[in-house]
Amino acid sequence: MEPLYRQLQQNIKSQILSGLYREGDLLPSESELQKLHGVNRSVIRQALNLLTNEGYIIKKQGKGSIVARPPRRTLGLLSVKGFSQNVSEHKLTVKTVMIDKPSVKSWPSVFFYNISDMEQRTGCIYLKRLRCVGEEPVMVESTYISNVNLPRLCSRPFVNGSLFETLNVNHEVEITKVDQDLRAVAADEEAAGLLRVPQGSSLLHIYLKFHTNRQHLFIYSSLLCNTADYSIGNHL
Amino acid sequence: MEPLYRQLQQNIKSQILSGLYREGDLLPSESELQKLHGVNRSVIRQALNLLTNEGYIIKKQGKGSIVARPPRRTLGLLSVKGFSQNVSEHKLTVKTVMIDKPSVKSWPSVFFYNISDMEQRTGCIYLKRLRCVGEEPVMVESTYISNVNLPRLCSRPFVNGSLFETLNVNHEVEITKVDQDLRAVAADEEAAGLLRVPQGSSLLHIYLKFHTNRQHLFIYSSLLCNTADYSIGNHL
DNA sequence: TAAATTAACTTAGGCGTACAAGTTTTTTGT
DNA sequence: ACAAAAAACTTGTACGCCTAAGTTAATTTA
Repeated sequence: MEPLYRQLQQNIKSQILSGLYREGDLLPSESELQKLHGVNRSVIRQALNLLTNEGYIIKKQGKGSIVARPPRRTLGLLSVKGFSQNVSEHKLTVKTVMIDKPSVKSWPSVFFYNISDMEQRTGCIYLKRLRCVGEEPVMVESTYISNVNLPRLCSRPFVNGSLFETLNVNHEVEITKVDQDLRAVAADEEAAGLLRVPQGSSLLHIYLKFHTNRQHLFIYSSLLCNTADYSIGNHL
Repeated sequence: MEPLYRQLQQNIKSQILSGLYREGDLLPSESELQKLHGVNRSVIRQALNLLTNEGYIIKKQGKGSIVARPPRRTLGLLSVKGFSQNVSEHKLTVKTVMIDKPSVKSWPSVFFYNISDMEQRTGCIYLKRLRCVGEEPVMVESTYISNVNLPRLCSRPFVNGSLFETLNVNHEVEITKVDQDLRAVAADEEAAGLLRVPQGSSLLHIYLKFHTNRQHLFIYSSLLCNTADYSIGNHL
């Protein structure tokens, strides 16, 4: 049995989503809700706090609880295309060096995205690549793929050298959405060696989570980019 | 004077950030904290709830409050929405300091995107802002807007403090597409001063070009981001 | 000595009261 | 009719108490 405050939260949320309360409307006051539902005001306040956290209402001291427009999703940054396709479109001579070939591994104990229980159980396929433009290394890419029904992904070479093309052609996997997370970091010893930059250089660090048409299949990538000569973008 | 529960929240957060409590440690129990601070347990619980929401602790019924590694908060992407709206959706306490108010200027002689002849002739509206989460500066944003039929943009305050909302509401300008360009750079003296980081720190540098429903109206932004505490992403 | 049980600890949920602080409505005075 | 003051409303903060539910430690029993 759900706690009262959660039942109340769902109840009010349903009323908002059904249009009973519209954006700009005031909800009944806390004391009105208390009388209405026959519960203590602390239960009311806890429910309203959750609705505030979710963005459904805005509480204003002295005024009331105002119905807000629920938060919307934002557009993605980098395109869903992988490195190979992006860079080839830019007419650059690109080379990929496989540092760690695809192999089945367990997930790292500390991972940059949350992993579901299902994914924990299946383990992942891991590979690590160094991307170069000409002879200049520009990116280290570590990729983890939920190991869900992907036979021979480890043993066969990639179609046109592209992981995404291989997933698409051989496994009917399609990317539906990508989560992105960007930061700037200082190059540690390993990254500095791979990218041939001084330790401590500024690198662009991108975490990606690709959602696919398969419910439990996600692709995670961590990209460390030397952007001195080649930045990362979505345009030509 | 800050409420007691917020003082307590900051107090415990400082203890975590300073290393007094490390990841995996148990905080003192709620009743211990109550005795320690001489306040009511509901104040304790409210403070701990905030720390839970921020990701600093994990509360476990019957066990205690476990110190977690604070997740890197994302500031919302580089969506077509601007910083104000993105961050407000994520319920972070955001503050914008106008370093250079909007004013008509000529384009810089060296610009990070190609400028059309038409734009060259009209000049641009330039403004520069420092974005803070709480009191922590996280981003310096320089914005250049093609000066095409935007009366009073320089003289009136922004609607809800948001440039994009102002353009939309007052000038019927809509964003149709965004070009993005990312790189990691070392903080120069000016950026280091504004963002309160050591010179040479790694900063995320993002160039944006927003296309609009007006043929000759583009909005260009250069963002310098300190991503130590708040990365840039498109998810919460 | 090990397992089971009990006690003591923890957080979770719910109840209640009181006053502070902000906003709106009503009343009063001119 | 309008402005000022007071009243009544709202949410915010803090206090207090109780039982439920989960975890750990201590005690008892076999």
